[in-house]
Amino acid sequence: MKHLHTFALIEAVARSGSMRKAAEDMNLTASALNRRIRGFEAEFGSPIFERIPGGVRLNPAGEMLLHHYRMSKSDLARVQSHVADLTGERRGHVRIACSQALLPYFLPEQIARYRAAHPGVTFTVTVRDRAQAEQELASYASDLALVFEPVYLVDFEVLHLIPQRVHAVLRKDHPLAAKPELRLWECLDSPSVAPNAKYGVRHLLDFAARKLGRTLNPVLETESFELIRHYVLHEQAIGFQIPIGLRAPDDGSLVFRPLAERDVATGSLILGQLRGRTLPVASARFAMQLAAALHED
Amino acid sequence: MKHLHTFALIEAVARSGSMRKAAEDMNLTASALNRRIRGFEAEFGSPIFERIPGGVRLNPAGEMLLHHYRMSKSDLARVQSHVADLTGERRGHVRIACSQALLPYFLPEQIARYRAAHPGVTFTVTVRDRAQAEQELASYASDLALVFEPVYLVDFEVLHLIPQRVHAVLRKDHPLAAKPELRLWECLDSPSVAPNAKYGVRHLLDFAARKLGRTLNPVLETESFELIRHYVLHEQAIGFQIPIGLRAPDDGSLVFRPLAERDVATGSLILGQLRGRTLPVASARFAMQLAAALHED
DNA sequence: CTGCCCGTTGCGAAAAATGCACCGCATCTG
DNA sequence: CAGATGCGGTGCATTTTTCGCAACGGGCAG
Repeated sequence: MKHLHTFALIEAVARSGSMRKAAEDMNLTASALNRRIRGFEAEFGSPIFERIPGGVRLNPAGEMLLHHYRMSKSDLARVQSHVADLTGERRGHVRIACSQALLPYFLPEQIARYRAAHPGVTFTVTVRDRAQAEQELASYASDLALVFEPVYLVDFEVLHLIPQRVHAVLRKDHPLAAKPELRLWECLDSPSVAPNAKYGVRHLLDFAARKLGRTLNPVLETESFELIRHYVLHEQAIGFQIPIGLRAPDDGSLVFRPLAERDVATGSLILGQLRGRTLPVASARFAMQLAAALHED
Repeated sequence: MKHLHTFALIEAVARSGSMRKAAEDMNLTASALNRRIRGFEAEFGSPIFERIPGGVRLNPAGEMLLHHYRMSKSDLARVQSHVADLTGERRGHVRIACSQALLPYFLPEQIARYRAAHPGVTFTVTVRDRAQAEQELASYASDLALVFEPVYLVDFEVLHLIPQRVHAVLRKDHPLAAKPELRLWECLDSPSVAPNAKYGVRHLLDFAARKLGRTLNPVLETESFELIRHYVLHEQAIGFQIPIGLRAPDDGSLVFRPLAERDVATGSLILGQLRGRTLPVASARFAMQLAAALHED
């Protein structure tokens, strides 16, 4: 939308902290950009950037204005999506922030399914830890978030919730693989491979271990869930993940065992949006599909 | 704000139902306006006007778009007002829709008081009956509504409420003027002067009369509360109003007597806004002042 | 100091918006 | 029935706005 272009420029300047850099990003000369900003400030009645040596920075007025812009833009997108919906074919774009656990199986299947029914809809998937995911929503950068054990629930509206128990990921010849359910203390005695503290699985494990007066000392700590799954094939160690991101390989080389519920609390995988926001049609429908799919699992 | 000018044009076209008329209103030629509309429709991806013989009319897409514009514009005004507030002196504009009863004494006093403290704030007062007042809020044409006995309470958020009993307005030599409180049946036997059915006072009276199996048959039915007050000076009749719009004249020519509570239900004078909306600073502060003043009465 | 990068400004060129005249069409009118 | 009227829409010259280029002054690091 052309009439919001000045705001888009403002956002670019705010992001890069420099008019010249922003001008380059937006395919403009610095002089033109500068004049647009100054012109807007004059019209708006107050500066929105504070000029600091080495660049510019948003002042409080600018922060509020930028928030207005994001809200306004997102609402316009909603209207457009709604209109496209009632003119017949469904088009639109769905932006979703999610945990890594959804990447290998769940999300690709769901997106493919939705696109099979509505080829006009496109997707953006951003991988974020649970704290970042909520900020994505708050800044209108994503429509939906699908995260395990969100942190701050302010401004976060739960659309659907399913419980997920923490599972151990083991090589099939691991001594503990024989048991149908593992106790936490058993795991603490073996070498472990765990995600870092930003992730919900780790948070639940740390919390549970502290209750036992023990700590989790992983031999490998990483941000990559994929690395965890592959590493346990090479060393006799225990990985930890949630079942939605796990599927037994054909060769049976890996097995998954739940941790006893009385040791480690069951976590929640939560589908949510920004509180009070009305989503574009495509996003709302996709959220409904996700909720239904989660319900089946 | 310049970037919303196209929307303002769209609104003008929607209002007048004709591009040529709207062009005149907005100081443009019809051709320029036409191109802006068509250009916007192309960019938006869908027509927003339906072309009918003799002019144009908004289609559903246009309705939604216009609603977005009004919301967006009002939110920008809120941001601007907020910024002006934090830069020091308070400026802004308060738009209020109210019942006639507030016009003679209450509102002018309150506005003057507020302006004495904040000379930078200006006001628009629109007189609306109780149904129209809520539509004013819904279309973002007013920030606040102060009405007696609102009709539909959806999307209407009550900020403050005070009870108001219906009062009879009598000339001092009226036979009923001697009594401290009047019964409804006494009034029905005298000639009466009443507002029409759009007003809350009349609604309460009609409802009460029906309970008695009687009807109110006013000799003069009008939209003007002022006319009612002045007419009873000329004919020995009973007028009906609420006390906030009444003040005994110095010469004692008029007296006001409440109707018995067991005959006519006590109505509510309600200060409200559009549900969920965050008002500009000036409007929010003025609403607080109004609420406090109502509380004292 | 020198070089560098920053925001900012003057000025001519390019682009966008506007005004004017006019078209085709439907409706109203005598 | 024909002419007049008022509507949305379009081609073209003109005006207004915006942009790109070059240059200026000011902080800052080496």
